[in-house]
Amino acid sequence: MLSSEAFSQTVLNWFDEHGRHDLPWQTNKSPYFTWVSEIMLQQTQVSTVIPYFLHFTDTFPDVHALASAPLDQVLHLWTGLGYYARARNLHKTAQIISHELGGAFPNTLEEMEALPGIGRSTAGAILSISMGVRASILDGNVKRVLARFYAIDEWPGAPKVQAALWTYAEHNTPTHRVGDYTQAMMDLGATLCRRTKPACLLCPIQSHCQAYALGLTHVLPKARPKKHKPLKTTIMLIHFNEPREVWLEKRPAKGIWGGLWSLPETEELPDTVLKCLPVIKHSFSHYDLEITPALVKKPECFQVEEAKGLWYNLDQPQQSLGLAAPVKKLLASLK
DNA sequence: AATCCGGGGAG
DNA sequence: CTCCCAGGATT
Repeated sequence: MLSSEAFSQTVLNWFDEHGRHDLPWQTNKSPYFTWVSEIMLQQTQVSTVIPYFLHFTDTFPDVHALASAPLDQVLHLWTGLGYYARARNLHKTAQIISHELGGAFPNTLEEMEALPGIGRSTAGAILSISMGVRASILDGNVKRVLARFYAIDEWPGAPKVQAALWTYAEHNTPTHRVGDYTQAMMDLGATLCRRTKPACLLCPIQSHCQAYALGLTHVLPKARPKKHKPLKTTIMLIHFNEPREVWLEKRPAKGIWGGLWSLPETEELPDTVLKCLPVIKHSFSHYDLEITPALVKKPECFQVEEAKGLWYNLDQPQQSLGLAAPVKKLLASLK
């Protein structure tokens, strides 16, 4: 069994030689840049995040710029990234930091975790990477590395297992170079200890890896127990005005596509439908959605109230709006 | 078609 | 506590 010191030192040595050192958020490891990148990386792969991160930090170079921006603009820059609650919480937290904390991020785990959208792992990442505070992370990469290293034979998402993994994660976290160690563990999981086809022959801790010793690397970590996925249907109404603009409405702040702009929806086809466009299939982790886009002549099936919506110019959208992914695709296809 | 992912919020 | 929610990418 590797001591915690040997574990972290081995991983750090590997990181110096083979880790990623040129990611856009590594050029300026400020709490702000680190925070924005960690939130974006929560559900999303590095390669997807990079262009969003560059555009986002270019538009909002610091926490004050983000705090004073309209939420619609923040959601606009998030369009396509998914999990829009992340963008809403990012905006909320920016306002707390800008208005209540004098522009400075907190430097303890407790205070950091109290901010909207920042949980234990993200707090640990920001503290260790941008401030050198000894704190641990347990993201998907680290969970996979530890589940294999200790040959944990249960789904890592189960609360009991998760608690054990946190104990291992904290045990191995070093007292020096903690930011590099955080990055190193993420890199190890992302580049070598991949979900499929792990590159065990290149792994610095292979000789102490339980899963490798037992020939279980392809089985661990155990998959989440699967659930039945229902199919839901909806009809999205497309209504043009005279200059050929489309009527959009803002969705409620909570729930699916919260705060984003979308087409009015209905359960049944109204009489005023001119024609239906091909069905759009959209898949979520917990249900499948079939959208029937319907062109309507007159908006008898919904209210055109200026306060609730807006007319969207397909050729030159004048506003910065967040759009639900299938709506964005649909609008583009209407041009 | 199946799998993955951090955190918030409701029960 | 435990469950449920949420979107796109990858395989």
